[in-house]
Amino acid sequence: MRYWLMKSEPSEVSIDDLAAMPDQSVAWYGVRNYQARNFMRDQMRVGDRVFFYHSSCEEPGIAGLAVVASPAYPDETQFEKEGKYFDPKATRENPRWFNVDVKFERKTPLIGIGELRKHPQLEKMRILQKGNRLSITPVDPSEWDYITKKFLDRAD
DNA sequence: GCCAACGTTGGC
DNA sequence: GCCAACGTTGGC
Repeated sequence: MRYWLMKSEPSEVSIDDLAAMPDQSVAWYGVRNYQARNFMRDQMRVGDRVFFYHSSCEEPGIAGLAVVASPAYPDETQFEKEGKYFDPKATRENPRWFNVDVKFERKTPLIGIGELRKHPQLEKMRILQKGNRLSITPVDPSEWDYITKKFLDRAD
């Protein structure tokens, strides 16, 4: 099992939005970066654990826990001609973009990026590196353990 | 709103 | 295949 951090803009889909979804689950549509796509398509497995991260907002940080709930399948939004995620080069026969489903587990107290930065144990996290823009990043098991124990007051 | 970092595009 | 130009991301 692997651990991941997935960024979402709360104005698009917040942790509360996820919790309110039917089945508390949502397709992680709209990823248009090859590295992030490859993580979903090639490495994610059902049951992998996810930090749900709020980005581009007033309080960026980890807002909840989630779980990978499906294998990767073609991202429907690449075929929606009027949508902002439309990709004219993608076809049903040869889709370019993939997504998994992500399912809500629990909210967490918001763990802000500033708080994460205070901990030398976490300094290697991709999310904290200068210039990092990747919306999906692997999380080291030791980092997952540290964060869940330190901030969530129990092993998760 | 600023701007550094980074990915993509396209002319050559 | 190089690389300048451009667009986007995302914290501040």
